[in-house]
Amino acid sequence: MTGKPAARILVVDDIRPARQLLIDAINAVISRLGQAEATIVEAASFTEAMVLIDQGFDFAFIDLHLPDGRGWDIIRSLKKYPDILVAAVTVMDDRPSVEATLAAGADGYLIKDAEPELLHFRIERLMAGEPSLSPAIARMMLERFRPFQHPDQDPLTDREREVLSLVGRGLRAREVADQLQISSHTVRDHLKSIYRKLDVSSRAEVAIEAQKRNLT
Amino acid sequence: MTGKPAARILVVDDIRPARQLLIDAINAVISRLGQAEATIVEAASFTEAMVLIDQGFDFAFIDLHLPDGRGWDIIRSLKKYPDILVAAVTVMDDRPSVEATLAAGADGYLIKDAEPELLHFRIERLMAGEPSLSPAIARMMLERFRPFQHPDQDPLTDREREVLSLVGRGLRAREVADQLQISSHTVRDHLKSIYRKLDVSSRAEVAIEAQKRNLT
DNA sequence: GTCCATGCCCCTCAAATGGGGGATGGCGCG
DNA sequence: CGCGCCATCCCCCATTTGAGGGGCATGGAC
Repeated sequence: MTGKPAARILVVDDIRPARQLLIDAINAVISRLGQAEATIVEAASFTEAMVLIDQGFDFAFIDLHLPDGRGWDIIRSLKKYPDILVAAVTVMDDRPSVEATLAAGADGYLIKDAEPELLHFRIERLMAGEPSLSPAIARMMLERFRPFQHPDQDPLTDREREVLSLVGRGLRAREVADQLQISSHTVRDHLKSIYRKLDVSSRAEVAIEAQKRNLT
Repeated sequence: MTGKPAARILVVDDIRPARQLLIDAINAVISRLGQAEATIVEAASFTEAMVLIDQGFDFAFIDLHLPDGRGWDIIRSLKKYPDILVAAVTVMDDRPSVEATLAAGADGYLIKDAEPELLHFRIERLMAGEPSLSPAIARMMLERFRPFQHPDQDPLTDREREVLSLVGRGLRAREVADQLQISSHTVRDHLKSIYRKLDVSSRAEVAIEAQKRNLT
């Protein structure tokens, strides 16, 4: 049965067997979903991929580690078409790689798992139109939403955190003072402690720290 | 077969049928996973839930909209035990609710779907130990990682964006001037334009805007 | 051509800020 | 009981910043 028109799918990986593995997985998912035949286009390098950008793909699976370029640059280029769903496929799970990839607009981040079933599952979710992150990556994302919390090692006092939060919203000393019902001198004293403890020396840097700690 | 020891599960919802629906769904998942019997504890209000916090639960499903309190405060309290997995269960999908819930430490955000299968599925993922977000919520999260991009409607000039980026890193006027090889006066002129266009009036606010735009 | 936005430069002035100092109470801990 | 930490308040001073003013060259839009 043909549920949908044939999908155009781009697969980028410089390692031939890895590429084949991905393609097999995609085909398995397609047959499981009972979709029409899909057109799978392969690219074995960054440059090969970049010339294919404008071919009107519906899905793309991009290996991040390519010898001649960075996978997330491909993702960014592909995502100028908003309707395409793009997933990174990689062994890398370090935070910088993940953040760069998601910033590039990826809809999925698939860890190359030992068990193909897990990969199949994630591919299936993506092709069903859902964002699809491997659990470890999803956990990493969730952390970004949680307020910074290492009370054990956080040198700031409660009051200082309070001040940090307000200054981090863009309030000036006077306004913070009004908000907390204390003197503006005191606010600036707390600020001084914060500067010293966080090793910064300007409002802008404080605002950045506040963001990092999700003290919005 | 008993895969694991009996799990302790907390279910909070003020509407009786909704609670029952959730419990049925959880039971369905448990039997599907072939786990041991689970102990499900119900709470019909915020206050009821709060007295149960320390009972050593393994999972919790919390309705966000309670007459006598906010669900995410329950979540925050529960998450002082790091091993518990907590999901919000709600019809609300507005950004503030989502952000507050994730900031409180939720591991899941389940939209009360019309189709029970979808809810079952999300519950199953959570009980398998994975973060579990309804697709619409996951999409919302992903957006937060993408750089601000409305170049068409972004009033800032290239130069201003450049200045915004550097000031957003915490540099002061003089340092930005050195970096860009222009006068510090000029930097402050650009800053003035930025203030006007973005409707802000301090370094801290500029830093915040820079973060929003991911001009890191 | 005029007009206007942009990028660049300069000046001034009041307010805010960053970096010192010192001082008072309260609170916990050895 | 001191001692340290915290929170609060105060003063001083150099620098930075926010907010005005004015000018000039360029390059595209009209």
